[in-house]
Amino acid sequence: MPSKAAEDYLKHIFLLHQRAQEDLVPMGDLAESMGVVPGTATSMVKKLNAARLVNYEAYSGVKLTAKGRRIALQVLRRHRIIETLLVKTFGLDWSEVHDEAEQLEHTISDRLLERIDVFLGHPTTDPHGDPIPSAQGQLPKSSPRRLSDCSQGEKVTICRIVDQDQDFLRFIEQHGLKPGSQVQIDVIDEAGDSIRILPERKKPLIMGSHAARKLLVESSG
Amino acid sequence: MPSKAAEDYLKHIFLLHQRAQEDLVPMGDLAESMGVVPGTATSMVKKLNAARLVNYEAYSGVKLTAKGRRIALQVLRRHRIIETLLVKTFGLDWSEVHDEAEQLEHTISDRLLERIDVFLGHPTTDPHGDPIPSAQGQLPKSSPRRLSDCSQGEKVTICRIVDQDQDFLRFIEQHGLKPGSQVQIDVIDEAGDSIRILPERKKPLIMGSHAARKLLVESSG
DNA sequence: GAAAATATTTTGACTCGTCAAAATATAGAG
DNA sequence: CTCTATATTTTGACGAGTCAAAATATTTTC
Repeated sequence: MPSKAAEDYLKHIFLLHQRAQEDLVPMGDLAESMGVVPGTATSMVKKLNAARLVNYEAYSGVKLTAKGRRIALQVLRRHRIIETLLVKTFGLDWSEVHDEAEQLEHTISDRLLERIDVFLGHPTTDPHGDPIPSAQGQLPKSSPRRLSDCSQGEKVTICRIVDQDQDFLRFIEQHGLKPGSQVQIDVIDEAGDSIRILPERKKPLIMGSHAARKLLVESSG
Repeated sequence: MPSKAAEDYLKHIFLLHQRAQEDLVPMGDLAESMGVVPGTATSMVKKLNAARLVNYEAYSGVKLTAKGRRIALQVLRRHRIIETLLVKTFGLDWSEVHDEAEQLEHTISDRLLERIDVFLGHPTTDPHGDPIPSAQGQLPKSSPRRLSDCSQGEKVTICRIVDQDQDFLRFIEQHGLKPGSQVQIDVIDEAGDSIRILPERKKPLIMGSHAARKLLVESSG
């Protein structure tokens, strides 16, 4: 039974690995993601390594073992089901549920979680569009692209926001964007490092390419 | 901001005080209720005392300050609203939600709690029949008696089960009893220290007077 | 009212997760 | 290939909450 903190490290390692496509997650990235000082990450990872939840190579990085991955996916499942509950059932705003879910994901029992899952009708994605792993730890596959990789004129559907930063979420939301929103790529300004998009029935907006990397999209129709 | 543990101590002090009707709660009772060794309770209570959440007299006991009481009632509110949610909305059994709520009561934000309260339609009692303090910390008054204090032949309605012990709750439930159940006092056996009651449409059951003290009732009709 | 039983507090130690800062390893620039 | 910059690990410390066991206070019993 890993502690809450251990669960959290496993989850962060999983997500960083997924985002970066690198085999090993560097300690620095993990520490930053966890909001701790690097030394703290090292000492925790050494414990996880001793518990055979990760494979850790000093000075190169860390990756999950099969067992660690299983736990990470369970935590992710909790997190995303809880977020769905908070938004769908209790009407909280999808841009503000992350921190709450972060806490609850380590508190709710398996028994209750499955009841909530039933109550929600076995949702497959959370309010950010992120896929919910199954109870058996299967992660539905999808192949979205970054908004920043799209070409001018393309019409796409936003499917995920790959960032939990409050300010960014608020920015996105204030422009009426959410998973499912259709947008057209209006102008790509290479020199200005920005992209202009046209949401349906909303004002056009311009964002930097760095921000555009955080929006995952699929071709619409 | 008291820690989770501190909140828990305050809640236990409140409940013990309420049940025992004594001015001061003895350290031993508190330690037992919290499931810790007596020395642990002492050291925690000293911290609470320093934070002016309790008044602590060495070797005699502890009681809540106004501030401590306010927090205790908030925690109790959380606890009971959460229990109500788990039973009413997610269909968990009312005899098994206590431990889960015990965890969640320290995890859920005020914001979410109020949303849940609205979702549930501002309930005034939890599934055990315990009153839910208002958001302002007002505890609805009621004047129930103990089942053990009733007289033979009386017809009463169970309104509260004053005990969170798993086995006792299961025992009660297996006989089809819950808050709202009507029962008639069949036989009071002074010598045998037991009481025999007749639930509606159920088999009669016999319980010791000690158990009967844990059931609070009101005269029916 | 003294001795025995019980309750409470004190002391010292432990685990967990953390930080600050020193030590060390690796990567990059010239 | 060496020197500097950056990343990582080590070390020593801390606060929270706990326990075990010794010390002390209170209550009960005779």
